Amino acid sequence: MVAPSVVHWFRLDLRIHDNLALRNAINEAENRSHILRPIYVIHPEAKNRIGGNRLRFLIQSLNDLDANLRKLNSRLYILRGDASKCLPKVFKKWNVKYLSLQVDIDPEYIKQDEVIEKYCEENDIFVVKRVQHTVYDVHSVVKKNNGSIPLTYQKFLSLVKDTQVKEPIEVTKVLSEGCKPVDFDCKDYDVPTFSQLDFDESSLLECKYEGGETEALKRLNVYMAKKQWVCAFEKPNTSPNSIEPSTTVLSPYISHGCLSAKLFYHKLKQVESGNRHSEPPVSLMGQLMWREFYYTAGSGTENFDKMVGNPVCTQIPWKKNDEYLKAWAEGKTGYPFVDAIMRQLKQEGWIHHLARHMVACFLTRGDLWVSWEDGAKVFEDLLLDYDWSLNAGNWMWLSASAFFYKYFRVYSPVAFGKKTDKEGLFIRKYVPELKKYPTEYIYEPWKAPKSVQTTAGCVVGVDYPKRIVDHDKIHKENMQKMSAAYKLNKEKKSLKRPRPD
DNA sequence: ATACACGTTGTCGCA
DNA sequence: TTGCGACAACGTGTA
Repeated sequence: MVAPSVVHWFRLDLRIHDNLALRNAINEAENRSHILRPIYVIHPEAKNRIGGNRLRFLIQSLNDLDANLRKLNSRLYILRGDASKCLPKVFKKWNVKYLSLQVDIDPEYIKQDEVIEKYCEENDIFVVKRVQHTVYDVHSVVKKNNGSIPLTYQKFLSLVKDTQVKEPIEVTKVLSEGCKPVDFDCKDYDVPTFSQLDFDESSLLECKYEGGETEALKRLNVYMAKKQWVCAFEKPNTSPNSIEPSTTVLSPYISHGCLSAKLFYHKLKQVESGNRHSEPPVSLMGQLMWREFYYTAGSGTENFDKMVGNPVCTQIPWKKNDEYLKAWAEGKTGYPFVDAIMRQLKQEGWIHHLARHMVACFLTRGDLWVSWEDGAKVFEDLLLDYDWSLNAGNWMWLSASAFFYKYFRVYSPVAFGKKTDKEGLFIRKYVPELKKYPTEYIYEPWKAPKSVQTTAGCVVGVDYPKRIVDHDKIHKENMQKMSAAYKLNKEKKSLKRPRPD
């Protein structure tokens, strides 16, 4: 008979600190002298399901997690396969009695959880789930709002105003030898290398943001030490096109769970305490609350990542256009600011929030009239900080499909970037073919006389694409389409909910 | 009951 | 240079 085991299943909680579910598993193993197996399941198709930069970030995070677990006399056991199929097998093989995991709300995880929990119930495995990916228990926020999701940020804030946020916990206990299995040193469970995943690492550029808890805490501490900067932080006043990020870039660490949102919350409270500071929605705390807002909305809404069947999403007749979508995704729209942002995204896996506004508006209601769902899929592939709720929620916001309705506020691909980068340095970096353009034409190269284009070594239509649409004209037409869609939507709503007499 | 103010982050033209 | 209103708006809280 194999000795009984306790499993902690890591998913979007790739950290030791403030990981209650992990601590529960450790305590259970210690108290009952069971074997402890912290696991992570990699799908064999991982490299086809997530973009290269994010795969690299994930592998780095797993390696760091393994190293941190080893400091506690444990390790990470990597399993390969489809979780709902491979977990029952290893649970049997390892004689698992106890499973701990974090509550995740991405439907992919929810679906897996149902299968696993059913198996556990039938096989007498005790399951412990902990809310620790968000500051608040988003399900109880919805309950507090009588079962419906808050549709405005202010409403959300009022719902959580009086909720106490528990202090983050530390996990420092070093495990007894008795909790290690005989196959502790088995290489089969090691974090895979890129080649083991059939992934060609040389296709990636230099790594700008290294994954892992260690790096996350380092970055958190660097920014929290700048007290004045934190207290003065106002998101709308940060630049989307600075050469180095004007914001913290903690998002990839929070989305992978390398950094606890709750720890970030308490660190911010500490820094703000006793000082005059900015407030939500624009403050750093406000940014964290936006995440909570979208998590709440995502957890309480059916088909949140789709337009059809999504009760909060205005139905808009977007047009399928793979040519437009491809040009946008590859940074070949002929609008240098848009292209620079999309190329930065592809190369580095992170772009500023306002840059996301610019390109999301451009793809959808602003210029190309392509569905936000198509854009969201591209972001899912390319963003290091991809997060199911935030991605869908922000795309709906920018396409004026939900939460935001002032669709006549259209970002200009020419004017918007100039506010914070007159010289176009950002464009020159990420669209190097335009590097030598005079400042006068850097945002609008098609306006440059032929002789100027030739001198700059980049002829529009030859060395750099002609602009895909005429923004000045098309955005007006699109506004009319938005207006028509809103009108239809309103009519449908009044039909569904007739006034009671 | 109904009206009204207000909301993270637009742009342009005009005074 | 800066400030303001117009431009195709909806959900929510308050009066």
